[in-house]
Amino acid sequence: MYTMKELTTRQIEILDFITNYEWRHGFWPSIRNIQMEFDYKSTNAVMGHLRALERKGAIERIPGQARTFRINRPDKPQASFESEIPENASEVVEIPVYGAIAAGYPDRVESSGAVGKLQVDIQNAGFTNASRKQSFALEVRGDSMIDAQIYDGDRVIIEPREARDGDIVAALIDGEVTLKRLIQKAGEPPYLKAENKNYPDLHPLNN
Amino acid sequence: MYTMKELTTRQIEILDFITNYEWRHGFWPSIRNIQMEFDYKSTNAVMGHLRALERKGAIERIPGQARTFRINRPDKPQASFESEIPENASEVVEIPVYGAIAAGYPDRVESSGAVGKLQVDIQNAGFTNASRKQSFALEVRGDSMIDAQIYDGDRVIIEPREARDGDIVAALIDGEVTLKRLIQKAGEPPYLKAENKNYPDLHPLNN
DNA sequence: TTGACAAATGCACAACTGTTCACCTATTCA
DNA sequence: TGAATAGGTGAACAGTTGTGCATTTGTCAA
Repeated sequence: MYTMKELTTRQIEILDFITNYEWRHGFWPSIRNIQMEFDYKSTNAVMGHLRALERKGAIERIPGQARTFRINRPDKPQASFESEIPENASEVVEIPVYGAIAAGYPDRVESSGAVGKLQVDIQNAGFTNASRKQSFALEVRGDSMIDAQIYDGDRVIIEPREARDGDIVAALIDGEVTLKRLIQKAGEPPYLKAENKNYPDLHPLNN
Repeated sequence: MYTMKELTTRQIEILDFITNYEWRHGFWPSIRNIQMEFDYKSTNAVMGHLRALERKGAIERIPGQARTFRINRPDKPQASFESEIPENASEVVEIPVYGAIAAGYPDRVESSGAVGKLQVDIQNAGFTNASRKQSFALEVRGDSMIDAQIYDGDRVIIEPREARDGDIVAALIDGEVTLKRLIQKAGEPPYLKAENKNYPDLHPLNN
């Protein structure tokens, strides 16, 4: 339900089509793709709506680059999970509630004419927001992070970006993905610290 | 683990970058994006690899259109679930095993230099294949399809496309998504049939 | 009325981007 | 030895695509 109340009806239609197109095709539409869908005689009709959507924060784009959209959904972000996030987990946060990503469920269905012909938009389903373009869920195995209140079986959100000192990072060690805290002091080689007194720290031997 | 054995090392690297780029940015890379990543002096180096990947079925593209990729992963498709698919469900199939879509898990981690800086590729996770560009999971509520061996709580795969006579379709009725069988005989108005003797058929009043 | 804004037309331009042609170097294999 | 294939360079071309400018229409509120 796109009740983003700042948007006009036409802007919602455009936004719907974009997300729907991306889901159906696997890539974003060009402006002329949108133009054809709405039978516009000018690409500028689309441009106006895209500018409005961008101004209102509904979408983001890379200027000059083709088919590069980004959809901002203020609907159901991690707001409802905030209370569960431990303070000391910066890069990786605990999300016990996130079992909602289990099965995709549509929350918007767009009838397109005849009975039985429906296109269901998955964009708003919880796991889609979580998996794409930002972070993804990962189930924790082992107890090496128990001192950071992250326990076996917990699901964490991994956010891919440059890690800084003190961050909890997903590290690839001996072919397995494990969670460690990154210690990176200036002038010293970085190493990985296990948040469990029974586990040793990991210092890299080679680079 | 891209053990697609027909592919060369370089082709796997290209394929990895493409999927990784799409995941990080939300849209596909242009050929020159790929060129820059591998420090090619010519876009043709990329073209050759893309042609090879396309010839080997690893990717699909729309000729002439920008940033329009499609990745084919022969890794873990619905092969392992085949035995569970009932014969008489055409558009919608039962997938009790598909709880695997519950949490995303990475099966490929690409180290990019420094310790602690990792980019994890989610593309191969089960639910990604299921959710994007083809079908998505939906949990069944109600018992209106029990005569088609689809029960409450089952998860089904919805495949968006034109529905034909006899297909089981996801229908939007009174704001709710329900599963019905579409009956569409030539010369007669189509209607929806519930696969449960206790439920009435639905005939559309208006168009 | 006037101003602001959504919506749309029409046209042209320039950048982005896929693609092609010619040519080169290795390696593998019969 | 010769052919096939993977991998790459260099330059140029053409279609795709985003974008800007000028103009029009309609609605709504001050």
